[in-house]
Amino acid sequence: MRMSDIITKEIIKMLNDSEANIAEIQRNEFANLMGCAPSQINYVLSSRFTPEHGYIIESRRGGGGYIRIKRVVLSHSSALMHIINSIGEQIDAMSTRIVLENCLETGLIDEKNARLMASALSNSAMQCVPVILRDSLRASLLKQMLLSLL
Amino acid sequence: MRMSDIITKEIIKMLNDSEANIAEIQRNEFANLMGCAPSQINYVLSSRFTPEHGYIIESRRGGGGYIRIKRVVLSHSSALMHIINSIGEQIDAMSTRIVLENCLETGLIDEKNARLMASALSNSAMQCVPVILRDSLRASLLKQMLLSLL
DNA sequence: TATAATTAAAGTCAGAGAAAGTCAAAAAGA
DNA sequence: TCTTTTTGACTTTCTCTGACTTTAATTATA
Repeated sequence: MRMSDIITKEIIKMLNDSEANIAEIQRNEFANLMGCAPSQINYVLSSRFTPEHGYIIESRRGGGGYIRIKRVVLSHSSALMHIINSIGEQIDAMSTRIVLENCLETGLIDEKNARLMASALSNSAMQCVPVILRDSLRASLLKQMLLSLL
Repeated sequence: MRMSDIITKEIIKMLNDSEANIAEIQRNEFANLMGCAPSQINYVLSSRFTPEHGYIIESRRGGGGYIRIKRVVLSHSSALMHIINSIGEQIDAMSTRIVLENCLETGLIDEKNARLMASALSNSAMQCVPVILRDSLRASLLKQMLLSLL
């Protein structure tokens, strides 16, 4: 079995053992335990514990630093995933509004969140970005934000 | 736990115990109590009790000297406006994290919103935008989103 | 009393050390 | 071949300390 897979399994075991679906490690110590280079931990995290996979990573450098891996628990998420998957590489302002209204109606987000997201997705917030990039950016932002709700 | 975090907690405890949101210490005595070098107190104050974090520091040297830490309590919207105004034309990912953490600590946003905003402000959500534009975009998005909370 | 010396604080800063992040190149698999 | 994995050298961020500086109060002295 590959090192990456061993590390992945170990992290998932830690997550399963945790009440709160959180695994906290110290990179060097953990790498040592696993018998690999510290940077391989980064590789595993960035290839298998991404937001798309349903994980959130937090970390801190310096003395007493750490890496925290959170597993997102899916609940009303299949509807969200459906919406996320239906968003392509680009989306215009009009369609964005429809998506948000839809999420609002189905109770996936509340009004406050809708307003927050709409403000980030507005053309006025993207004024510094060339027009030609905006629909791609909007799609990316919208998907990332919806993912964070999972 | 890091020494800095222990000291931070102790100061916050003193602030909470105080009616007037003021904690007054004598540096050497306090450092001795905490078991650290006196200059570490300065480090903690300058890294975690800055005006950006919502604190004001006063001090006096010489015999009978002291350090006074005041916690500033602002109304919701004026605190938000203050933060929005403090954000320039550009902001990097690191400073963004501090702003969000600060908003979270002071109860201006909840964890869900913080995650939502963080996901939109992450470099990964901006991958389609040239690196050189990202800090401007981030500043613009952050300000728009905070404005939507007013 | 006015000034000088002493003592008692807090402030500054650079450097060492601890930890995570990045990236390109080599190695291994498919 | 082409993609994924693995590594290690280098970078960045954060923490902690100690030597030195500055300021204020107190005490001694002219």
